[in-house]
Amino acid sequence: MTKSDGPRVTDPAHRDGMRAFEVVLAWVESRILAGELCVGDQLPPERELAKQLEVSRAAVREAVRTLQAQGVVRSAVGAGGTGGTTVTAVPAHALTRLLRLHVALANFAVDDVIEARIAMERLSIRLACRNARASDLAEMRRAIAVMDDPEIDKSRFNDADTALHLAIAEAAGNRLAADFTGAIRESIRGPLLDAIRDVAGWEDLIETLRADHRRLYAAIERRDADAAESLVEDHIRSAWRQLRPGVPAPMVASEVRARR
Amino acid sequence: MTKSDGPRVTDPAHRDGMRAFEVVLAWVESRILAGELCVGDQLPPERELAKQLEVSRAAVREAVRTLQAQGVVRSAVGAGGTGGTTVTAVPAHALTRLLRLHVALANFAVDDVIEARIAMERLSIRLACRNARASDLAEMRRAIAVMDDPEIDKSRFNDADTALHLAIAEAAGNRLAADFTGAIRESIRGPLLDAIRDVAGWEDLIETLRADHRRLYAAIERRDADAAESLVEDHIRSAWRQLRPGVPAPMVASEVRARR
DNA sequence: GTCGACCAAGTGGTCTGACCATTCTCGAGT
DNA sequence: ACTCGAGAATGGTCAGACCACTTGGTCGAC
Repeated sequence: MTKSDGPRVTDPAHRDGMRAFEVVLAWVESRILAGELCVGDQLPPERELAKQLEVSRAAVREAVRTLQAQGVVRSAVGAGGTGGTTVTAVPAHALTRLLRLHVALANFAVDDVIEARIAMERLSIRLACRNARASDLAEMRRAIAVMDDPEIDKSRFNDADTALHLAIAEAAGNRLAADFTGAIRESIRGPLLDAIRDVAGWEDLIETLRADHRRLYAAIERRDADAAESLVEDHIRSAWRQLRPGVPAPMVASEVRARR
Repeated sequence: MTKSDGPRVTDPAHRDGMRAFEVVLAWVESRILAGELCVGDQLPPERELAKQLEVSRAAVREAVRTLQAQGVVRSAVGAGGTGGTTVTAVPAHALTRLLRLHVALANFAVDDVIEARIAMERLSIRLACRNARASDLAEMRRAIAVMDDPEIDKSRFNDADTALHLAIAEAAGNRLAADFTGAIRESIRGPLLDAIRDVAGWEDLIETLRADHRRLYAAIERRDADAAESLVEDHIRSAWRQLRPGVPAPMVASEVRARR
């Protein structure tokens, strides 16, 4: 073992136990928290950032991947303004992937996710009653019309159902609520489709859902937030109960707060 | 949005326009979604996975970083059972980082976050009324006792406040609601501390908060879900209104903002 | 002068091969 | 039977090279 006499001092100074990619991560995040990096700004080129922070380019890339997974940056090849790594703000995709994986890992129980979904959609629909504009209402009608197709298959019905609930969330004007609603919906898409495929009495269920949606839309159109809030909770809860007959939806099933 | 986001025509054909690290990502995620990879399982060693998927080890590492950012895996050096990359399920940290960064980027307006927080904590406290055990109640009392210290400073008071709300969320028994509540709370920690520092009439405010917390705890202890739900909404809303006197904090304040 | 083809530069994307640091395993020596 | 050290396995890091893509300019043909 000829311990070749390389200088190789390894300069452990600034990295207080931090891994190399964490140094880069800290650099970027501190600038974002401080407001020095805003949406639309560009990060330095990877080679330059590596030199500046005294880490390898691979470490920079690992940090960029982390930020990308959080929906904070976007990378594009090429020279000029379009190329490079830019700060963005697209948390919806990141949230969706995160929730979906953790639902699949059974870390989040589907019933718990449903409860959170109800809480979030009650907020969304209340806000939608206040804020929905004509174009938002049109979007909801479009989704409802798709579901009214008598020939529609289960998968397309579910997609249109998602589109309706998403349109409501968008109409609310609360980005966090909307993104979270979308992420929740996508995260349980697999289990939901499984349940729909196996459910007995699909024809009855689909008619119930159509009626629910019509009532939901009517409440929003007449800006009746209390009714809409109550309707959306009952809608989600009863649909899920029918889809999972073995699991009698927990929590406040007893209370029938029929406020109108 | 071009449809060919990652061209790669010249390589060994298997990757259908996918970047190398995406191949690894897809390999892992599909196995998780299929239930073949569960919490506690180990990924193959990086070198082996790279050979198996015909990508470089660097590509494998970038994918692992992505999964790590989502709280899906954990890496440890060393040989034997403890070393290697294991599937975990720690979404709280990932959720927190994600929310905090996007709040800092002004992608999620603080007022919107507060609304989502109210919706989530109403759910949590309702569940806590049903599920809280003696140890959970003790944890809440502990946080309240810390806040009762007449000498307490603002920062420590805020931390204890967070601990109380977190204890409630934990007592609910809904992991998603608890993790999301914690992430929300952490994401607005900075703005909150700023507001607390600048607020006029801190002595009055802190007494109001203490009284709120006592009422909150009493409602949980007597399992009065309806009262608790109402109290927690009023508590959060009134506190935030006092901290941001300029913003009347109605249901929604999410207006389109043109940044730069 | 105008337009198109081409080339140079700069960017992220990928690969190779090496070495380092940490941790476990197991066998030699006591 | 016990202890300790060498080796192996693993993630962490690095340097350097090349590829693919995009932009922006230059230069020639018309």
